[in-house]
Amino acid sequence: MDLKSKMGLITKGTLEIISETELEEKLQKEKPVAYIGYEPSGKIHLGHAITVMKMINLQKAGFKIKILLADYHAFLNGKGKLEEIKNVAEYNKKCFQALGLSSETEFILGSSFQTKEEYTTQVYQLALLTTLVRAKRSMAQITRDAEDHKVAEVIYPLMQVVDMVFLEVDLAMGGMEQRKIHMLARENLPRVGKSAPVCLHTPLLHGTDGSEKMSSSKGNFIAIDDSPADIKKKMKKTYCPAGEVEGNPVIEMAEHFIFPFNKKLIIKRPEKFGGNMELDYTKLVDIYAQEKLHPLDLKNTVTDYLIDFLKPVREYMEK
RNA sequence: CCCGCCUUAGCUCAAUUCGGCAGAGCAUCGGACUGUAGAUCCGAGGGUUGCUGGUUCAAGUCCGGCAGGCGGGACCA
Repeated sequence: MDLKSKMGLITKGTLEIISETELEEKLQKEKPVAYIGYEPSGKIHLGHAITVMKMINLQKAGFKIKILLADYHAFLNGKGKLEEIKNVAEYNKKCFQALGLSSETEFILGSSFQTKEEYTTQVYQLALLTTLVRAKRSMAQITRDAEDHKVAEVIYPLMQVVDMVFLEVDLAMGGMEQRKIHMLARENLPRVGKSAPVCLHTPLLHGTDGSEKMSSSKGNFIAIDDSPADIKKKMKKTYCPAGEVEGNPVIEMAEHFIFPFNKKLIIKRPEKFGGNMELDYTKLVDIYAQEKLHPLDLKNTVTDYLIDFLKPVREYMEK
């Protein structure tokens, strides 16, 4: 694969890359490393899936993929007992594999290295040059609790920065909520004599309730191993205002989970409402904004595609 | 370590001076209305009142102990 098509594969569907020229340099390396960290979570949902699919593309573009199962981070974020979190991490690993990451993907449990002396020393070094305000600000979209702040909250981003050093990362990936921590890494790693990774951010998927972010704690998600019946039920309840494209979760689902695999979306619609249609993405957005496509027809169609898209995942999980 | 205040539904808070069946708003769920959802209207579920011991016919309410939160004080060679 040449550089240009690699860049195309990586750029598609990402909101920002910091920076593209640095990324091109990294692509010259033999086997550059891309990493993403996930706090183990009771359910892996479509929001996670967007980033996993991006990782698969990076894999195709020649990156070695490291997935951090960030058990200590989840622990520091008040998600429960460490032992329980580790169990969830095992389940999550299977979910990520089910989404299609190749067998070369490396899964690393945070606690397997995050208590080493060299690690801790680096966390302390960063602690010395990071202000409280900056550390807290970087956690604004990540922390579980908006009040009742614990010291854990400011340790979290520092550890994440040191993770990049220990995992020898060339590229750090995440949703846009990771941006501030990533910028902290880019600013501070050079100050302790380490090189900072390229940062790549994907858009956040809105929740089924229309809120800013799909997240397991808010119950506004569709899990990758939900049954077809559950998917239908959840899609029925999903926020979907007519004519509104911006922040519309159903449109976003089509964008991220249908169009990357299908040139055209086939809308099945009763004759009395105008009959079937074939649309590409720009056409869909256009026609929906003009209210020439009813939300229910869109929903029904996207639901069917989604069930189909998640079928292999479901089957893998049942094994 | 000491002192004071606080802890009631998932969340924010009520609960007559002085003990008498624990309520509301938001959220959730369900119906109505829309060819979806939302909004709106109607309805429902939801509680070991932080834990524990006591006083009393009767304790969210009074007394003791413990835990957690908040604020202050003290310590600072």
